[in-house]
Amino acid sequence: MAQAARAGAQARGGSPDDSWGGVSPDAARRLLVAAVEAFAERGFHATTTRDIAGRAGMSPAALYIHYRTKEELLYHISRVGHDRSVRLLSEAAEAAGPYRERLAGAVRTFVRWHAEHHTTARVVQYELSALGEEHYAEIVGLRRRSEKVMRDLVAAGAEAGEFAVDDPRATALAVLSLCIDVARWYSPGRRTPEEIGAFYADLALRMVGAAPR
Amino acid sequence: MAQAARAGAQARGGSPDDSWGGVSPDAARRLLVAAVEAFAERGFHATTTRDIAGRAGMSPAALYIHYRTKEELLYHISRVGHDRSVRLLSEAAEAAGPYRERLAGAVRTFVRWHAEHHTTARVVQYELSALGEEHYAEIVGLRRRSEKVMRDLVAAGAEAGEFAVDDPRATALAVLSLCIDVARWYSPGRRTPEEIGAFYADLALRMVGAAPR
DNA sequence: CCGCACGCTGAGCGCCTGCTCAGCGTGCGG
DNA sequence: CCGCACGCTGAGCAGGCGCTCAGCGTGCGG
Repeated sequence: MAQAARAGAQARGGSPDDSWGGVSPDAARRLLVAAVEAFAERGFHATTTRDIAGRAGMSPAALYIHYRTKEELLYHISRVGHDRSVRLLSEAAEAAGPYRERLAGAVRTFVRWHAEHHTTARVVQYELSALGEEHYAEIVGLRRRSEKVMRDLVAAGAEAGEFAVDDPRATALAVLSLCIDVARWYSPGRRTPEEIGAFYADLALRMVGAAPR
Repeated sequence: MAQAARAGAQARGGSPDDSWGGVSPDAARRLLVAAVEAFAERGFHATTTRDIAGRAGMSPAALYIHYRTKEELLYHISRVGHDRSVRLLSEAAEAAGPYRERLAGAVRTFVRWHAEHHTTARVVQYELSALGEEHYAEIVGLRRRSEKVMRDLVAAGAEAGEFAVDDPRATALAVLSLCIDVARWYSPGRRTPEEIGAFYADLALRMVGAAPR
């Protein structure tokens, strides 16, 4: 199959993703980082525990000292990733200032995170369905929270007369959808996460009818 | 795992997708439809040949009379799906009339297809990386064609003074990204594909700075 | 200097996967 | 009415999967 060549280039070209610095012990962190890379490249079901352990420089059995199952590894990644992205979105949305600035800030931050941590984000956004029943339900809950944050922001801006939208709920979903899809197509080079974030903030303002003219 | 319950509900609630009517013989078509449903629900790697054959009401061995491998089944789906969506997009983009109407028409048609055939679209858009090397390269080519269609349309509208965009290439990518992501979140109910298409056409016009005020 | 606790490995179990093949049934040309 | 051709099945193979476990090495408290 073709993944090896395609994904290998991307992995070595991409960043090692520094967002797992706090995880200890060292071996557990190395396994987590290896799993993020492997899941992002091949997907959860196409990744073997031998592959994860190999990338972390360990034997397959070592994985089970730190995590009970392969699915638990995915759950950890999803959990931490969602926590982080929801928190970034909420903090930006609840900042002081006019709604158009809050929306621009929220989109810029959210998009920048999806570009900078695109390997993690890809796992978080697209491997969700491989989670077990209970873990899936929990993660969907977090996901709904970020939808609510965006929905409330757009609705508040509309009520305040800053935004001109017919359907705040659908508009909010579309803005979020646009941001999330960054994780699917982004790869380093061409433009920086910061630039894409700024560009998307402008697009979001246009979508809610609040673009500076 | 949780897929069975989640996906089962969706499969039986959703449409059986009529876009494969032309495929014959009958058994080959049933297998194709079964594969689309299974891949959309669980993903390519989590789907077994026994599952596909079972859904089509046949024994596992029957699959290999009509298709050489499981991957070839995915290739057929991707090929036909991409052909169809690229053609829909091109025809709408190359219609007569002002660019703003062409863009609106293209987005409406493209989004409607992604919603109506969301099972097929999900496979087409998100299972791509499971293809073999050569098939992957071919499909990526089709994909680039749809990117070019949208890019040319946005650039032409900008040059004609109908659109106000800073970066036509990035704007076109964002519009396409927004449309494609419909396949990820759409499920029947709430709003019809037609309604979502019309709403997204309006969003696209706003994104290129050509919204009616 | 001993011995225990802990992180880790090599070997491997049981299961399930994609895929194969000899043979069976059915329907159609002669 | 025969016989061949073709679509399909039941049984099953080789290999790879997630996961386990007895035992090895190393470093630290006593």
